Amino acid sequence: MPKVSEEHREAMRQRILDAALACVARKGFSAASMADIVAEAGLSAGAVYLYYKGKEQLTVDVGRRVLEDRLAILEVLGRARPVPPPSQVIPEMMAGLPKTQFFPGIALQVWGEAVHHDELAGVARQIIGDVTGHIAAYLQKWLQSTRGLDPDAAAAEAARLAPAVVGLVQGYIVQVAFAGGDIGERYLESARGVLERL
Amino acid sequence: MPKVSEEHREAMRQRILDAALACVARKGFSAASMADIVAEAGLSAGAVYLYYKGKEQLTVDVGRRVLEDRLAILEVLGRARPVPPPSQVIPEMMAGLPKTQFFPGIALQVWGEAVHHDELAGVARQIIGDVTGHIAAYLQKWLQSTRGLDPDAAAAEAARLAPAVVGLVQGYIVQVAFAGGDIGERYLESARGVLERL
DNA sequence: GTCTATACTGTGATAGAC
DNA sequence: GTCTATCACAGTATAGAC
Repeated sequence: MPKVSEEHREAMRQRILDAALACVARKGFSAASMADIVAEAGLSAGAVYLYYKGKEQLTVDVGRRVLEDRLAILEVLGRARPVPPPSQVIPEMMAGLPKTQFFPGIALQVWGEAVHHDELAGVARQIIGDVTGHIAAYLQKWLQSTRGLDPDAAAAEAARLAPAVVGLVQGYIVQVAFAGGDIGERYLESARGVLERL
Repeated sequence: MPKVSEEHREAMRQRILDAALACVARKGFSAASMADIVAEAGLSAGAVYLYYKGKEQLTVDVGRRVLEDRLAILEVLGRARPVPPPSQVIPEMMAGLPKTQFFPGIALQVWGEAVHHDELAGVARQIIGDVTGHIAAYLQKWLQSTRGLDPDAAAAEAARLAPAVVGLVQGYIVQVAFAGGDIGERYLESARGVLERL
């Protein structure tokens, strides 16, 4: 088994994917041409096709990566003891979002693309489900520790609240993408206001 | 002044815009070709250019219309007396959204397009601001009537809470677009859970 | 004055010759 | 691995039919 070749292959795919991500972030999915990507990657036209079958595959991988990156910030949840309240941990999580590459404009673009792209839509559905599940798990812990609910009751209440909490995060993404700048802090403060009553 | 011509002109623009909306909803902004739109409208290529200067102008108009349609549902707010609580009126408003044409997938696509389209981004910003303002005005009324806050205090609190409430609605749009079906009711119930503590 | 049919021009993705 | 030709198709303009 040709080891070098395999590593090289993976490295090249990464490099191409990075380039594609940058181009899409700058110009959008359809306006980003293979020529742009190729130039950004510092390769020549034909080379790309050795590693990616075509633009379609590249599109899906870019979308998948953007969406999956969102999962990374979920680590914040449930780390600290005692379990911190949602009004602290959720805004913290949102504040961490824009730090990741090219966020949040690109996430909106991926959503838009996914609407008419079945494979991406599947990925989006799955990620949203994952995020909701993680948030629900955190909420359950919090409800148990601060309200003394028994596990079942806490789980039920957590499952009820989780989708809206995720929605709050999605709203943040939308608003930051357009209003930018000062809205970020205003929104976080607003989210705190809503969450601290939970 | 040729009256017929003017009416005709407006009717044709509507017809073309409807066709474009349908095509965009089906295939997305970039995949919807002028040929598609022309066919959907039952016209021939050249005719369109008598009414729309080009695809760019059509794109902007489609986006503007989709986003402006969102304003219509704000009527629910402030209709009833006594002022109903957010946990009732906000979900009611969200439930009304999917009834409007092609919603919500197309809204997501417009957002995605607007990210790299300055004029559309401006429209999006403005609509979000409008919606936030209306929600804040409603919240102020509600806070005054149920908490006996003085107008200034109520206005401040309303302004603080409004962005997150709008975010809740945007989250609904995202989740319904992908998960579809049953998520709608679950989300509304979830939003009620969050809002009823306000 | 409106619309149809069709032709023009640029650009993009891709494949195949170096 | 690169460079360049090909081929399809998009947006647009125009020439004439009703």
